[in-house]
Amino acid sequence: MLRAMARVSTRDEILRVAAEQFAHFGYKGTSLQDIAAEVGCSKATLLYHFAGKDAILAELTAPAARELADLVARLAPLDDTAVQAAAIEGFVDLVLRHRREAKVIYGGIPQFLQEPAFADLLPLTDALCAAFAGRSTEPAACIAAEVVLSGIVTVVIDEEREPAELRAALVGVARRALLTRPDDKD
Amino acid sequence: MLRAMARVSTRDEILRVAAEQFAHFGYKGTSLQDIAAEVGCSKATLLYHFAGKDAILAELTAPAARELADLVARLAPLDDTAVQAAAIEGFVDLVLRHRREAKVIYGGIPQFLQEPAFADLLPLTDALCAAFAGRSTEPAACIAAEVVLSGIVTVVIDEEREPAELRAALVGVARRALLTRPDDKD
DNA sequence: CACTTTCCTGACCGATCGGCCAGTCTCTGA
DNA sequence: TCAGAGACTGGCCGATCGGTCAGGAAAGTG
Repeated sequence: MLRAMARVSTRDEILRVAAEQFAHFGYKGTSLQDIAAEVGCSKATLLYHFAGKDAILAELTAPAARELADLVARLAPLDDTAVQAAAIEGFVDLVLRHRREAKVIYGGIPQFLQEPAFADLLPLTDALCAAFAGRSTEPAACIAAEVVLSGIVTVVIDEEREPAELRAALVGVARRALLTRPDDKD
Repeated sequence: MLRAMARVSTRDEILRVAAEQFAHFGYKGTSLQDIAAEVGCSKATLLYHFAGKDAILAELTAPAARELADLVARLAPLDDTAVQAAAIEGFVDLVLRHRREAKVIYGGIPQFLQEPAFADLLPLTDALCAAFAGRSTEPAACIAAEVVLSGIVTVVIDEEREPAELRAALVGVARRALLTRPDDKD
């Protein structure tokens, strides 16, 4: 589709298109032929630049996964009251920065867990979920955290509103949903 | 896996197993062989009972889709203030009744939309989303509704807590998240 | 000019996909 | 007893999957 205009490399184009397709149709639902057709190159070209389909996925999700690990690490030293607000804003920003990748990662977790490349992703989302819950172990708080976490990721992919508005709305709904003390004020 | 014990018919077993697999690995990620192996029958048996893989999916999701249509119809005559609470409780109950099917339907919407069997599903979820938002057209309210809607469906599939506790937690987080007036009290 | 490297491709491979069909069971009613 | 119906299966089909390979076009480099 896109002629190589000497600006964007074919490799980057493959990653961009693959992110779109994976987010839209799922990892299994996207074939190498589909990606190649959209990029405008041969299927063999994909496998020249990448070791395989899973390598595309791995390289695609690496930056977002790294930022997620950074966020979780940054959240760790905070106390139980401050961690929730920091987690919300940090995660919303992270997801807005990597809309497609987030959808791919979160939507495919049950299947990707078996692969060692994504084995370290589950404890990260667990830690983030705990931060959302304010480190509470109450079932209600945990469930609320899971709802917000998955809801944000699922919604953000096909929202075409401007990021600022989207960010404000997401942070708002997350704050409200995770409010365990009814007497807190903004 | 399950010998036909004259109690459950092979046909029902196929539907049950297919629901599990589709919810876990996705529609594309589940092959007829996978389902047949788990059921303990031949792949040809699946195609004896059903016209094709898509027919299994259609029959699988039909009851939940019908109940969703019923819920939306029941919500229609309510006024803007009552519709939100009714939508929350009605949808949580619906999803708890059809955990796997809900995940299959909601998770596969972008891909299923092209098929006519699921074409009438999008307006239903849109209507439900509007009900969640209290029929408000404000972006923040719409986004919050989407987050709650998708979050509930995504979470409920792999939660093994007892339904009563889960229901209370889900209704609670939904109420909080969709609260547009900050001075409302429970 | 020749030589190397980079980028890319068509042709091909084995495996698996969804689906089809002829035929084999078992059970039932006349 | 036997004909028919329902349930089920092995074997096969064409298409598509992810992946391999030998080689060509283009661009430096000496």
